[in-house]
Amino acid sequence: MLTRKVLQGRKISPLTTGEQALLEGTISEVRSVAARTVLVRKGVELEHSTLLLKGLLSRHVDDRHGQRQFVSVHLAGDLVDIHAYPMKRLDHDVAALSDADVAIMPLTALKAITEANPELARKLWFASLLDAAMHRAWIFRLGRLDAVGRVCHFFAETGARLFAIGAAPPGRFDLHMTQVDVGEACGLTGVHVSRVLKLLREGDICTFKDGRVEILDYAAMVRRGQFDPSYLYLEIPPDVGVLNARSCSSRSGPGPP
Amino acid sequence: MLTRKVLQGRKISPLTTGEQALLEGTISEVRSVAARTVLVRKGVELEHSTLLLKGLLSRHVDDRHGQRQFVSVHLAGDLVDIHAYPMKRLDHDVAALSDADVAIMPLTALKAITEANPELARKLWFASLLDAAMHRAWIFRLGRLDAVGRVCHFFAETGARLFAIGAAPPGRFDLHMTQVDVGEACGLTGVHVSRVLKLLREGDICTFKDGRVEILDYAAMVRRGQFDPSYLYLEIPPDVGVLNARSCSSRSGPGPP
DNA sequence: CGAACGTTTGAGATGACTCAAGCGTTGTGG
DNA sequence: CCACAACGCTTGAGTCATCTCAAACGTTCG
Repeated sequence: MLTRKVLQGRKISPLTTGEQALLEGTISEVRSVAARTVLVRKGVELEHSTLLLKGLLSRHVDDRHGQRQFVSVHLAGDLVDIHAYPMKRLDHDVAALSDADVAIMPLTALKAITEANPELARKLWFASLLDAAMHRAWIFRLGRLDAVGRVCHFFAETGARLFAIGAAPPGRFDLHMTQVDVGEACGLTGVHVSRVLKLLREGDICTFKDGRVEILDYAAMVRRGQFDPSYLYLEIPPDVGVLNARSCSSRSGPGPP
Repeated sequence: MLTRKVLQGRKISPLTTGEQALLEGTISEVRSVAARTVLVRKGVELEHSTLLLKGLLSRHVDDRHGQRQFVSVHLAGDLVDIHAYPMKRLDHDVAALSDADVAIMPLTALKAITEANPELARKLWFASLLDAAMHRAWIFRLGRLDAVGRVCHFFAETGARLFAIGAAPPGRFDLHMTQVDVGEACGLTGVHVSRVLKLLREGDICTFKDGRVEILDYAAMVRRGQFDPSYLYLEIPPDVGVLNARSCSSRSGPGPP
């Protein structure tokens, strides 16, 4: 069932099997894309939305000098650009971070099933609101956390999401990103990400090697990144208690300190 | 007509008068609130959404030390927390920046009219997606612009939105915020905002005094803030040409430079 | 008149950036 | 099969943007 992971693990509105079938019925094509492929370019008119089946996708905006800022990272089960349906054009690019499988859902088909089924429409709306909630968490991350806090917050969020869809145990997950990618998510240079990771390694908080994150001290990571997962609406948030706790000085201040 | 400004000036989906009437019919109460009042507190279960009729509202998250990060600023005509309808709880606070009038829309009434009217539901969804698009612009602002760029981007965005709802001519608008508030929107300290405003003043780009923004050189402001209004889906974007252009060095780099 | 508030300015500290060099792995073509 | 290019990561040295702390000023308001 290709739509199995849609909204999986979230507190509200799991899709019924009927709704999954409806959504799955809109899929016109399943496509495999190679890492670093651009799937959607900003401003181009779209005729379909995308459901990510496998792999890692990013959404990012480019600044005038070609530097990228990620505005989100998508995992299996994410309706990557469901907002293409009401919006028609995206204000950002979508690209594959790893090799990925995506399902194509024509907007006409989406229109048909949502008009016939207000409850499903409400759930898709909900999914897009989860996206907005994550955006707000990213704003907080960039506006109020220092470099170490940003990386902790990003890893904690991503780990919790992977856990929710059953793609990883708590405290360990694959993230096929380079340090430069992490920098583009956290508003940092690749060089500085390297230094941050060194600090996290030496503080026995977490490691990041070959795209694999190992969280050694989840409590410290949560505190350092001021991570409060309530915005993810998870059914079962990963428990702080499952990993050994250890205190860690907190750090934050006005402005990206 | 209390709902007159909802989605006003946007490229897609103006509300029909019938839809305006439907939406207006959900309003159970109009309330005046004083500046600095908190309207909604994070995590509290809600039974209604809010439509802002007059004034300025902020949504913000607090960090552990009580410092605030704005995640958005709302103007007249904004459905401030329409996502309360599918989401039930907010992940942030809502507060009045100025004296304001708000209309209360019970979720039960919203549920009734959206279930009976898929097209209206789609437009409310669209409104929430505009919010998400602004969130992405804020992520870009915080992640990729320096202090001057952030303030320029924030002023340019807010000016364009006020222009869209007919609340201000291009290049001049009231913004009842203090410098500290601007800092909380832009991830800066109040002290540094003061210095940034001095630079903008001395560069003849814009002034900000007693909550009034005067844009002297819109082209410079747009360039400095790398502001591209397409994400706002405005029917008529404020024209760069209406104000005298002047070149201005651009500034951006990886990380919040 | 004094308190509160928002703003301005200065001086010094510091976090993150830039530039640069070097290292290890991987992949590729001669 | 080796050599070399490409890539990602690490580390160092020096710079710069923004922060913190502090003091002072003007307005507003009680």
